[in-house]
Amino acid sequence: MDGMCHCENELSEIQTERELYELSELFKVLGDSTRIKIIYLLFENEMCVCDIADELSMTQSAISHQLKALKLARLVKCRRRGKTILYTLDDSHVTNIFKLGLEHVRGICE
Amino acid sequence: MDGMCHCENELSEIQTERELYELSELFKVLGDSTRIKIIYLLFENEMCVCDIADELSMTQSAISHQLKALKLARLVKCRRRGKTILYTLDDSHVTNIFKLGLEHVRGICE
DNA sequence: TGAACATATGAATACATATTCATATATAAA
DNA sequence: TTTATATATGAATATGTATTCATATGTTCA
Repeated sequence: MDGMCHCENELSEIQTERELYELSELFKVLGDSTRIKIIYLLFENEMCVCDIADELSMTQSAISHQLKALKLARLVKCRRRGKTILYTLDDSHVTNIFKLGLEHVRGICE
Repeated sequence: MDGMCHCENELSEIQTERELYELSELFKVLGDSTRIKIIYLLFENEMCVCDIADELSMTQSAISHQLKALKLARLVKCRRRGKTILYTLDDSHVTNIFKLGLEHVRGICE
């Protein structure tokens, strides 16, 4: 064992329609440019809502709504520090899915 | 070299906003339960439009529209055989992204 | 307690999109 | 060529959703 994740999900193991539905819901959350930008920002830093809003030149409310969607999908998590709430990525899947998506978009590794 | 893909996409390499936008567009295409079901069917077989429609109990037109979206995103490709047109998955990224998404949905490998 | 600041949230609106319907295109067989 | 079959497609509709606006909640500090 080397500490890395070695889950082997065979696609044949998929049983339920529900599982496919939840998969599509996950990608739906990733399928918005504002949320993708937020995730990208969080790769680099733990950030509070207003800093994300500033960085993306969007309102605090819009960002807060999107963070809620990301949190519901367990893509980000948050902790309070005083008045501000700091957001980070939730787990490593986010990074890996993001990277694989990039490979596809860039059309490399065919 | 062992024939596997070893692309190392460092996230810091992302330069353009355009790249992030295209990434979100990719996930948007994956973020629909009909299209996810189509992709799932294509893991197992090369299939024609009407068979996919039958399998999902949907109209030929609806499936054709969704296949067009999948094709535009280079997630599926097709070839003609007589009157029918057979669809398959385009590249291996689809499988890997799908698997990683499943891991996340299942909440394992944390 | 009250003021200031940070974030969350419900409702409304504006925009995007999945499906349907009708029809066009393309191939094969008679 | 005509008919039958398979797929694609444009327009319309119905549904979903991102953002905005107004406001509520929660925290800190005076």
